[in-house]
Amino acid sequence: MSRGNTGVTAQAVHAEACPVREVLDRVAGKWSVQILVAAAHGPIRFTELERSIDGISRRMLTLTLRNLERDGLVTRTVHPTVPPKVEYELTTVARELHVTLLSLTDWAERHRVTIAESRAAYDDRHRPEPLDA
Amino acid sequence: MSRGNTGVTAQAVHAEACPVREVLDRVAGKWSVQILVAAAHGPIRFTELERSIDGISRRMLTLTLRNLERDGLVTRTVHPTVPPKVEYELTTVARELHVTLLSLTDWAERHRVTIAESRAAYDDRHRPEPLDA
DNA sequence: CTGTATCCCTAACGATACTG
DNA sequence: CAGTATCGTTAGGGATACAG
Repeated sequence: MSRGNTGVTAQAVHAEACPVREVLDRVAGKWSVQILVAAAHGPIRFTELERSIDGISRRMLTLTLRNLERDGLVTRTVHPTVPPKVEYELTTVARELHVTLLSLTDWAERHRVTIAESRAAYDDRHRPEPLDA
Repeated sequence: MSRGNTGVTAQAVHAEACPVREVLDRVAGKWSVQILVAAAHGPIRFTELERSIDGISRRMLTLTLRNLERDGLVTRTVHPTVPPKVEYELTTVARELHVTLLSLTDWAERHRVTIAESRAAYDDRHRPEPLDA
């Protein structure tokens, strides 16, 4: 995701100094978590992922999988058959993360309504213009 | 972050259908987690945050704080003094998240080396060009 | 001290057509 | 089936100057 740099960027330097961000870059991205969750139940094929993750494009599925593979979070196994069959599976490292991810989504479930209300209230307070005329 | 839409976007529709992404949007962003962590020990002032979070710009600190406030994850208290004093504090909802966040950063700490190696190995395997001549 | 307002750049993403 | 390649859009973010 950050190849092709001409030199050492401020980002890179900072990443070195900041483990916190380093993690999140791995789990952030629009689709990583959903892929991790979808693959949690065992080996899963490319098309199965594509179908089970609603709204993802082929391109993003590929890109995200490549990044996860690069970070050692998923393995990619190509079966030399015809038609081709490729299976993705979580590594043990990723499976450890999975527990935390569940904790995250659980937190979300529990508070999503509250947060939604908070948002609505905030947006209400900060409306377009007072305009009392 | 997504105001000013002219209509119901695909994103919005999807967010409604997908709680998973909904959470992460709240915690993603480049600085949210670091702010949440920095504010975990009690009320903290704007400038203190700015100093404790290395590399953050004033703009992003403000923006991220506003979003966290909007979602009800931090409270903003203005003390009408001169010079002004503003304190940010985590809400109970956010404090629950904090535990999970620690779990995340802990995971990162434990695997950061492995992941870094995985990356290096991957990049090595997928070098510029074989070019055996 | 605690922010806004601008400008600008880049990475991330989406759509779609093509391929081994 | 499992991807690339290409093109276009936009949202996130950095730098900096200004303001209550």
